Amino acid sequence: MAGLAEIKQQEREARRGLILVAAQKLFAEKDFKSVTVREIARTAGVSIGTIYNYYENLDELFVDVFIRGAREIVELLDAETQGDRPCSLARLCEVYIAYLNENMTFYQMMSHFMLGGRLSEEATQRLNRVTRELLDRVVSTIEAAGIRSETRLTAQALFSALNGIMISYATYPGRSLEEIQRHTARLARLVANLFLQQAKSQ
Amino acid sequence: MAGLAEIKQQEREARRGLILVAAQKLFAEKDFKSVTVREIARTAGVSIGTIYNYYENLDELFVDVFIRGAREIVELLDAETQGDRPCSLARLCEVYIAYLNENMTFYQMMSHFMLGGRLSEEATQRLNRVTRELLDRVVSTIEAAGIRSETRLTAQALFSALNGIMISYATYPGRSLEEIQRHTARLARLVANLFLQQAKSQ
Amino acid sequence: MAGLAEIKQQEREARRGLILVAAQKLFAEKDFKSVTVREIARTAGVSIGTIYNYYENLDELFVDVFIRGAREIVELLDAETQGDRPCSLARLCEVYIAYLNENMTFYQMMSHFMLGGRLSEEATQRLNRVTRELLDRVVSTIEAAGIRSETRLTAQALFSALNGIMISYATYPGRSLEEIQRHTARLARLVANLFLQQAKSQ
Amino acid sequence: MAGLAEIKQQEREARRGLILVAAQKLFAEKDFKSVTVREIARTAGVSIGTIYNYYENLDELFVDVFIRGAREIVELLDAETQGDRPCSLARLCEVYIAYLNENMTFYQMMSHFMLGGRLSEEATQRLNRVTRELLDRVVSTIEAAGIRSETRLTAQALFSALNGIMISYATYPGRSLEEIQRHTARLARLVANLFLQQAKSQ
DNA sequence: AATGAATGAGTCTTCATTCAT
DNA sequence: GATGAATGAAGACTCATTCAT
Repeated sequence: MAGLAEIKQQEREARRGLILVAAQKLFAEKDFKSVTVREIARTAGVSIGTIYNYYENLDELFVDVFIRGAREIVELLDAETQGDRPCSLARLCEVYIAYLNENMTFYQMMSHFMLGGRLSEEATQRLNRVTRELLDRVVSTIEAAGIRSETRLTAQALFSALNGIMISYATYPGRSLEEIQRHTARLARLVANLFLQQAKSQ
Repeated sequence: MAGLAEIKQQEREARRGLILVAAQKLFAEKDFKSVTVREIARTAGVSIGTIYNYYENLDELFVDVFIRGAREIVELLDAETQGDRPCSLARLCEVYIAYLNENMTFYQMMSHFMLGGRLSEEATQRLNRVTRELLDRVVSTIEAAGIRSETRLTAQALFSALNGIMISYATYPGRSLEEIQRHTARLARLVANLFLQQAKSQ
Repeated sequence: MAGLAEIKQQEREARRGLILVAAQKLFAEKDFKSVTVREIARTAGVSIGTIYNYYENLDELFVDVFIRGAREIVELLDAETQGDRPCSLARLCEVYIAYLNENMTFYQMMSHFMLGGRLSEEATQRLNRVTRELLDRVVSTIEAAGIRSETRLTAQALFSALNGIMISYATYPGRSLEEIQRHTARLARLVANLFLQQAKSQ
Repeated sequence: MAGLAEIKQQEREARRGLILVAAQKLFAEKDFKSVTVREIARTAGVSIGTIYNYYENLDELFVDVFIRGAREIVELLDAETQGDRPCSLARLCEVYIAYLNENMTFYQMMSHFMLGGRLSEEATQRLNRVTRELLDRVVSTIEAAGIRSETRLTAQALFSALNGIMISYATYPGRSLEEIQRHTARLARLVANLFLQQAKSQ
């Protein structure tokens, strides 16, 4: 039987989720920098103050949005596994880049935090935890592809390379969204092949 | 004999350089986002208005700082060439990552523009020009390393991968600067080897 | 019993009024163009930000000041009515010109908006509404004076003529305030007679 | 034989005219407030400094543009005279309003000076002189129309009324330029008739 | 006399965060 | 716990005017 405290806790989680989803929705719609607290509050149907009841500051909320995105990617990758066989390395790259192309927020936030977003110790740890989770999938895929040595480092390199593709080419001026998607996908395939080559040579 | 116009032009270049250096200095010292026009003006020893005489807006100045950085990298790479043999692929990665580690501004600016800095057509073109120049060096190095097919795309992939390493790990929370430098360098070596492997297999 | 929402609304109105009065006071004291947000905020005893909580931008505040002025004129005119008989045409001109002479802001704002102050759709409509109200009084007076045809257009012509007197002679250089008041009043009487003549001839 | 001093003086006048025409051209093209010294200088093909050699400040230049406009109106009116008979009162109103509709600058400047443009004693006098010239034409027309008493004051009233029409209705929001022209012309006709009525009754 | 780069005070506006209710 | 109005520091940018060349 659930105690009162437990119910309260559930309510709290629910409301927190409301805010989170509203933020994610807004980030999906528009530029990262143009989303304001006021707007998030309005979209979530709560007051500004409430947001600060659940999040110490905006950056903490951003972390949650980021984490949620990372989870979605993890789930997308898990959905690709056949039994306990992870998806192919090529497929992983494809899925990851496709997600990033559809969720600009994701790497925009990476950039934001890199540009000096300050995080609480706790948020940093949650961030690390989910990143590790994501990286675990990359490691599995890499191993399944036949890479044996320095798998963690290699996974980090692959992860970096994919992020780098988006950072470097996702807002290439004068190119249509479709062209960008095609180009980033192409680069992702090239990168995937690079790592596969590595696997074969071992 | 230098005409008057020529002298004026030189003076103009000089003053523009003054502003540029001041901005670069400030960016090196502190966070990209916390640098203000007022501060740049004071550091350069000119008035705020003067900055706007030389640059339409701050982003145009940022582009110049960025370009200057890119030029420095190009020069560093050119200094590594032996006759007409470009430096090794490994060395290129090392030099590039080292420079980025010492000039956070550089990829902070990449991020800034990615997050929606608006540029004039002219600035965009200058930006593209220097990026192409940099990429040309990467292409040369890649070719010298023995890669034959899709060299431009491969160069882009390498360039992306190196940027991605910095974006993903340059501000890793809880790590010392030294640790970060070591780790990014290590990832860069791994990436370099990946591309070399590719070369051998052709 | 007043609900909480109602009280809140009243408070809001009150504060908005505070800002409005402060602005009006400043406009009365000094030149329209030299009034700043900072000053209005200080005079109203609120922060700058608060002003922007109540008004989207300064021009919207200006509209409110303008509207308040128009209302005052309407009230002055209504106070002149005897039962349901509007005041005489001559009296209307006299009252209007006298008010304008004491509230330079009023036609300075007309000019400001004419010189390109940008207004929201909503503000434009409020502006139109109060102008129509004012014009309605003019129409009534004109009709009471015996003018039968094209009363609305005639009212507009009278309204224009009175405004024109102020625009053309209210800041006539080298004349004392008193001289200006006498002269504009004289012109207003002449204009009034013109319209009365018109009435008689019908 | 023209002395050197005289030639110099002519050159000076010519250059001053160049600046004047450039300013007038710009004012005709765009909003009064958005014209800058830099732009005038560029359009006139002279330097900013040169403008200040010919005009103490911008407002003095504006006065000249204004005067030039007033002269054009005077010439238009004079062109309408038959022998020594001035044009009809109705025609005067029509011509004046038409000119104002095509030269927004003209009454925008009236407003500008009214909003506190500071003028030198000399500029004020030149301004008065040309205004008097313009008013003289109005007086003539009024007299020719049969008005005998207080002709100067009546002319001022007519002048004011026409200005007022433009001030009040020239930027009426939500109306096309054509509609505005039609409406102001209509009001001008009404005003003209008012004054004619007055003439007849004398 | 002509030049035009330098000046800088002063402008409006933004928006994350606080805190009294 | 929820609210949302108040806060105000901080930002980029403008542009008439000056003055050394």
